[in-house]
Amino acid sequence: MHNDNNIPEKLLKPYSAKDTESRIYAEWLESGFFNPDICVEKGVTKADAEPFSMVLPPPNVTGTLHTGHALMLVIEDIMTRYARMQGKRTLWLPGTDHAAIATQSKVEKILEKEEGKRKQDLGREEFLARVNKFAQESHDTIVGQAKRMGASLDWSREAFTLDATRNLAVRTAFSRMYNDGLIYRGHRIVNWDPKGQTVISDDEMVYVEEKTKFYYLKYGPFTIGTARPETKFGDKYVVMHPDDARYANFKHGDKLTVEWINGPIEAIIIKDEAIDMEFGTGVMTITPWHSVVDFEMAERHKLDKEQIIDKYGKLLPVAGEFAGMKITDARAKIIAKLESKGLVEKTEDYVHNIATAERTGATIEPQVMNQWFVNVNKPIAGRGNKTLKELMLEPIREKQIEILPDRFENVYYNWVNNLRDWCISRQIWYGHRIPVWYDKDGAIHVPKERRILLARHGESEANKLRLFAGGRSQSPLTDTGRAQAKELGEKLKSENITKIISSNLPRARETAEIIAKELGIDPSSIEEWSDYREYEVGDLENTPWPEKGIPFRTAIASQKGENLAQIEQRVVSVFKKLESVETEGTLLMVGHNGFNCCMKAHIEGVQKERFVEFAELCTMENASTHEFMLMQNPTEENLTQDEDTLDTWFSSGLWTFSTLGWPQKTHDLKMFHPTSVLETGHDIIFFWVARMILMSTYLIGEIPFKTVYFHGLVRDEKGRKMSKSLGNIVDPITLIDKYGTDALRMAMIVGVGPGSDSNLGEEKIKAYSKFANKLWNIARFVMENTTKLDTTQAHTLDTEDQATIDEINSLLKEITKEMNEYKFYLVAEKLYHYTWHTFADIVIERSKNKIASGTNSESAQQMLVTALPLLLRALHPFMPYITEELWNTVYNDKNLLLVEEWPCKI
RNA sequence: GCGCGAUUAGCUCAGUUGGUAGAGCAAUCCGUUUACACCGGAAAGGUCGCAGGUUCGAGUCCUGCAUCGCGCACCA
Repeated sequence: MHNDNNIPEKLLKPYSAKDTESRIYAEWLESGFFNPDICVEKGVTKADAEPFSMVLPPPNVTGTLHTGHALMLVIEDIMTRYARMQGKRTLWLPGTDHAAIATQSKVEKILEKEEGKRKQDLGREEFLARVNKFAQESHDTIVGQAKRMGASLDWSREAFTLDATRNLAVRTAFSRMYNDGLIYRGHRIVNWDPKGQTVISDDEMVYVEEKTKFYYLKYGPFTIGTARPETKFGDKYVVMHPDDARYANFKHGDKLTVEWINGPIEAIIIKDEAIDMEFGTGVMTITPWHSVVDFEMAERHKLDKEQIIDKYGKLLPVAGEFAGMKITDARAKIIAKLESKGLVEKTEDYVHNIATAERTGATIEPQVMNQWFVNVNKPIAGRGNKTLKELMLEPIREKQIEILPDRFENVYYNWVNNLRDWCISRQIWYGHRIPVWYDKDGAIHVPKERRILLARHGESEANKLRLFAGGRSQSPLTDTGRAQAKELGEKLKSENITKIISSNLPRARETAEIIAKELGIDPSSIEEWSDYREYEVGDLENTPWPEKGIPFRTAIASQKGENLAQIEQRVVSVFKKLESVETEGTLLMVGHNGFNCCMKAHIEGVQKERFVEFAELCTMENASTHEFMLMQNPTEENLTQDEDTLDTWFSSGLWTFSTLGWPQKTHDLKMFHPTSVLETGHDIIFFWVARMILMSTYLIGEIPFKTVYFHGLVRDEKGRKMSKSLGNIVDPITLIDKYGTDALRMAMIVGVGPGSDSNLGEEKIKAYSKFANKLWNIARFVMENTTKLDTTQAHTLDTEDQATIDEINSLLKEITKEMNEYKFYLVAEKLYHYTWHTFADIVIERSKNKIASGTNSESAQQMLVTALPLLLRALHPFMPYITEELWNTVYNDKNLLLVEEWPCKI
């Protein structure tokens, strides 16, 4: 009996998120509107619209998404949908992070648990295959979860920190930094993780409080204090402050013999201002191999350094009778021996912080090792003699990058100012192998950048007659074509071309020869590559071009020649071959329009499914060129590559531009970099944010993003950190199953400002699932009560209804301003409150009387049909599923709400 | 040790440039059953951590203190 007004059946039932969400997400994907190019192609975004771009902080492929990820996806999706509705050319770019150490140790644990094996039992190759399989599974889970959150990510541009494109970026970055002297290899003190058997960076350590003993030991005429007697075997330098009156008799460089753990030793007096006169006795001996501070002192005074502890935490032969013992076992025995020799003066209880590895929990043992470092203090000629440190500080100080909330600026400055050289080599298998090769003399070889020009042949007979000329056509050049080739040759004289490769088809070959003659290159040196020929068109060969559209599209659609997969395979093999071509200067490749476009698409990272659209946009004229580059690994004989891999943050640091195709000069890079916003957790400000600023300012002279928005930690409903041991971890997908994505999104965003932690309880989510239903019923009420309204004519609003519309418009103005200030938490709350407690409780109630009585009935109805779409549009970024579903139900002839206009322009 | 943040109703938190304290949940009372019981209405509930200061006026600005939390550094 409800349904006498043609109200859709589904609207009569309560809102069911479950039945709606997957269907709506599929519709969004189908539309292609997550991809900004398709938005332009289909005319929902203007080609000259202002770009908005953001990269997704790539989740680690170590498992599944947690509530922190969910919050990140919610905030970023709100930003993205808002930008898209404002008509911006909007790109939100997805990806995942290989998270080298984290992922490898996870797989190691599984291997240990399930098969009782260590990675060495499998070998590098087999082990990496296991890691890749694990990473792939994690990736699939993560992508599935992100989709359920409603994330409007452009999946066609998805990236991985360890894929081929990103590897090119890593090798390019490494080589440029190496050639600028910013990356060096050296024996320096590093943080060694004895359990993980790898070096880690300063930021991958956590300090843990430890209760231990502090020993006062007799060392000749001195008493020295130490908490680590097991490092003291080789200690022959005794250090004091130059101003310490107590030790004024001793001069720097004095030598004296003292009785020590394993007999007498010649000690040397060193005076250094790093000594704290107040601490202990004001005298210490130093162990440069196993202490950062001691190492620095030893460097200042050019002292000897000796290793005492090996990679596994065992004592070396220098320890005499203690050699081979684990340091943890040795300590008590060493003290016992010192006591028996009467060298222990006293022992105190002592509390201090010890450095542990974040991933493995092992106590860090500083070691001097030959590792790779990024020098943060070296002036860079190409960057105005600024150091990397200065490059990192400048954009923040000069407000080119805005940080929200701004209190994190100080945290950032503090960290950069204390920054030491960044150790980037890791002794693990999973990751980007360090792109360095050693010859038998130990000399270092790094990849070289090779510049390549793609050219298209001059006009051919077939071109002139507008006929298909594919991979078998022998169609020769026309006179015009020869003239074009000659002209191109002239133009290329300034390009330092030293080698030419040509397709094996006559029109390309002839073009190449004409160019060679112009450039003074021996035509017989031209290499012919048959797999660089034009794509095959089957029996379309020599038939006329289609009336409309491009020949490539028709050829692929005809399925008579090569398919996209075959073409892509050929593109990949050409690139593979290019990697071993040797020449000093620029390499010229003379080929064909269609295949060159596919080469360009490959360079730009376009998926083969979109090669055709890409080719349409990027058609090459006869005798035109396109530049790109590739990195060539060294080809000398008998080279061995460095065994180590790079710190995962090295590749993450390139993320804003490696995802856009850098080092190629891609269309995406020009359009979308610097990115508009970086939204991430404040816990990775140093790991990631700082390193992106470093890499971007150094490598491309551009900031990576204009605004940084930090979100806080998601805690449980009682404000406790979620942890396995507390058993209070909630899975966002479980919550979605129960309450719907929109409810979860609202619960996560309302009241959660930048930088502050938030509590997520089920009650809150439940409340917003009720709100979803309320919105559902509002739409139903509006539909049911306005079906008789003649929408072909405008109805005048009475004062009251006009006031309602004015009120909504002023609310929209207010929230638009707040959206632009990133105050999403306020906007969500205001929309919620207005919709429920003003619009539903007051406005709709009032309209009931008017509609029932017939007095000003049309005004009330007009007001309702005006107000509803305004609210749906404004709520869309926050509750995308239900608003889209209602939009489609009520306005089924229109665009998806996804690409509708934001209801307020200011 | 240095720095940062928090402290507002029973709970969780808003409070934008200083102008009579606000929401959700919980608890209380009443109502309604054709937009919605995943509902409506009403009332209740706070010396805004403490102490000073600036101001006509301070939750908001300044100083100090307390408690909780976080980050950085670390001395053998």
